[in-house]
Amino acid sequence: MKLMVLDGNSIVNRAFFGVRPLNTSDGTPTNAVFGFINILRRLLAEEGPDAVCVTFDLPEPTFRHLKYDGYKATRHKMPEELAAQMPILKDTLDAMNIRRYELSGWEADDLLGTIARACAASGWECVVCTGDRDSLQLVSDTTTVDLITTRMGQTNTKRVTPEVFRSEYGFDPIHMIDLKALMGDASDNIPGVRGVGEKTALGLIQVYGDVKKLYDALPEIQQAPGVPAKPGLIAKLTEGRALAELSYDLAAIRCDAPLRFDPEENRVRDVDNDRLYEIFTRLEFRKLIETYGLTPPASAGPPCEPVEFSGECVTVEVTDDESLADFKKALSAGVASVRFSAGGTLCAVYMDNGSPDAVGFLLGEGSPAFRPALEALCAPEVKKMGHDIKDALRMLGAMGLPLEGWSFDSAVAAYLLDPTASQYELPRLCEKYCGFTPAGEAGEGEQLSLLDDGTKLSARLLSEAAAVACLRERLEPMLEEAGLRFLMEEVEMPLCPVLARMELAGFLVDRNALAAFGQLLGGQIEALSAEIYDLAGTSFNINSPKQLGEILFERLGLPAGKKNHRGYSTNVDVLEKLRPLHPIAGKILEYRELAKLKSTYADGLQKVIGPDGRIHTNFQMTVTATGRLSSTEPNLQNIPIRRELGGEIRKMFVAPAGYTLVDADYSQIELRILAHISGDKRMKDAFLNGEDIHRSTAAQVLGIPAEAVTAEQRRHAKAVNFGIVYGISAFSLSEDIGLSVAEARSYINAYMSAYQGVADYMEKVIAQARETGCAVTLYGRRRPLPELKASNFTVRSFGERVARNMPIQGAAADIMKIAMVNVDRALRESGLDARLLLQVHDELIVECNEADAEAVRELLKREMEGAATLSIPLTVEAHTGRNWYEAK
DNA sequence: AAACTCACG
DNA sequence: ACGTACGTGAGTTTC
Repeated sequence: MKLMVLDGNSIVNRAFFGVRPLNTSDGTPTNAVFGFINILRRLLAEEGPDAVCVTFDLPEPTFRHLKYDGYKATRHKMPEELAAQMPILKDTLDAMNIRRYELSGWEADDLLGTIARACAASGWECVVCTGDRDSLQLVSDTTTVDLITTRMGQTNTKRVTPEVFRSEYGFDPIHMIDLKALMGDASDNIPGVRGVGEKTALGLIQVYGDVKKLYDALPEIQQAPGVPAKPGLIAKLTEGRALAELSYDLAAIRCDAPLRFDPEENRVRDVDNDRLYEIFTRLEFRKLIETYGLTPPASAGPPCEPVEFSGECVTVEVTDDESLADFKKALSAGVASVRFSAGGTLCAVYMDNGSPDAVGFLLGEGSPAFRPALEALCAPEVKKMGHDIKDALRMLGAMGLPLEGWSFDSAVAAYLLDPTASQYELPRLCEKYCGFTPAGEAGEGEQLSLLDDGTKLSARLLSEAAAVACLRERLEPMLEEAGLRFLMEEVEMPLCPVLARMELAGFLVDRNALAAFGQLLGGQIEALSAEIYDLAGTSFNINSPKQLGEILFERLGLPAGKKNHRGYSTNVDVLEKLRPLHPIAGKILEYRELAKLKSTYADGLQKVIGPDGRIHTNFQMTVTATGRLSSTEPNLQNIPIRRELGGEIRKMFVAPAGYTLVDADYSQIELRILAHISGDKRMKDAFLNGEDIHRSTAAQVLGIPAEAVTAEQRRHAKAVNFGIVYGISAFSLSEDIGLSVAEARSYINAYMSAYQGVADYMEKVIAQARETGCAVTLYGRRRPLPELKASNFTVRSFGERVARNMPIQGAAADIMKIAMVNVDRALRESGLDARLLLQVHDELIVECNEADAEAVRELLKREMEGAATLSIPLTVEAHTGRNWYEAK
């Protein structure tokens, strides 16, 4: 039988500092509770115990260790946001039927020890889960410790058994106490012996076994200085004897707390559905409700009142001339909320503006009135709204219907209000902003395609359409309030049809060339594999970092660089360093390059070529935190270019016969934006004079003439310019350009004094974000930054880097979106045989008739450069070519 | 499902 | 002293 006991305070601390800030809509912090539950779930899954419980410290002052009153005096107070979550966590554990143990005057540690001993006495195995290494002293034949570590939000556990402990420390777990007695522990105010740190203490315990034996042996050591005998050590030990003995008592976990403990009383039980459902609902842990399969309490009604729109509004099925006429009449009277079923075979239109009674219309593909009804709906003068309308527009566009007249999208609106939310599903938004759940959410196995099985489906679509109208009423004032009206009305909404057309157009690819390239790569990969096996002396899976690590660092004995928590890192940086040491490194790098090209691009792209021979990507408008687009299925925003072989892939993105591609990209748009918003005179001058910005930076920072800048100096300056935009640190810069951290630091300092305006701006922008809680672009796009208020250094630093970067990356995204809307409009008005195909953040690709190439090139340059008027010019380079590689 | 690696701006 | 650059998506292996 196995009992698992959690060190509640230690784990909740890990959870609090390890999980990014989370809040319910009313502002209650919840990250610690969320993190705790996830760690608990993981531990339960990993250990599969028969019983489980949790210990806590009580907030009252502790009475033990009065003999040393400095004890815990300096331990930091619990942050307020964490303290607020403690009662919630305890309620949650109660609702999960997990017992809590807390005892006035006793530390959680001591309770753990007491429980572990009680288990041993009852013949139970005990697993202690904690983030605190102190508890390792409890490890024994019957007790193991699962040590929890959190790194950058990732939680990991390490199982410590007596064997593991001995191999790591070189002595038995119980001597952890002796170790701490010598080295002390600042966080627990255990003094230890002055002048003895971790290294010395480890050595002493390994040699002498424990504190007592060490002091017994001290006279002899004095005679014949033994193993770890640094000058002065003996004196330090002699002086520190009293403190060492006191520290020993402080470090020892007590196992005799007055606690009646019977493992049987802690058997794992089912959770209390009703209580846990109520708590998780309050905390807005929807995912967890699902994970635990919780259902609303049977007695009470559901928390939000569902609205049965099929019952509350008149529903008209548009099936004949008469109902069609009613539909058309209604369309002219107000704004239509439109919702399509997944296949586009059923469309619900809800109208409530301007008429006393709401009306719902249902258009089904089966009816002859379907097409005329859609045509009426799509007339540009009919005002429409929806949710995620770009996808609907793509469908309508495919049917040859016009895409104008859409003035609101609830997903886009919610994204503008908070681009860091994880999802924008309509029912969730409706709950969040309108306080009710639309009726009839799709259940398991629900048929979504046909009108006749459809009362449920149509009722759902209609209530969702109504939800959109409701959301519009709530969200538009919020957009106005937040200064997002311009972006909503002039940028995002007009962009929807542009993206729909781009997705619909697709990019022509040379399927045969792609297949041939894949074959070629396949042959080379096989040859390389053979060479690698030969060099390794065995065959193995080269794609497995685990196996590869074993080969490189154990079998071949190469020096392991960085580690990741699963073992050795085998990424490019590591392999590059091994290159001069062993020929296998270069071969593996080459293998990786080819394998990536083949699987992701050569093979991957072939799979998504449409029947028309073209690849239709999906642009996501509500994904990135900065306002950029993203591209999926496939991602056409990461097609190779940086390496020679990768460029081959771009040659297979082509124009059809008689057509050509025009590729236009902004040069240095992010640095230009930085120059503009910081107002830095020198940086602006560089752009106004049309200088090479990286060369100019090197000259400014090094104080030399631009002509004297060497290639390497320019390369360094370029890395620094990138770093500035990302929120630089000396460490990362040194990694990037292979300088020492000190050199990198002085480079950054020199940069900041050369560009004083940039330095000032960076400070100001963080202060402002801290005050308002958001980073903001020139156009008002915002990103909430609760991280800036975090007490955790890493989290807060991250927030500061984002505060520097988001206004730059976000403004570039804003400008590009404006340009796209303008380019699309200009192309259509010009009557040229040309269409936008792709956007890659600072680059647009247009396919056009060969005859129009020059006109399109000029149009792109004009519209993109004119998309924003900054205090310095935006410049665009545009080229033409038969394929993407040539045109770039 | 999460981790690792690597493609792009 | 902390841990180390911003933003993405996809394929493969491992748990």
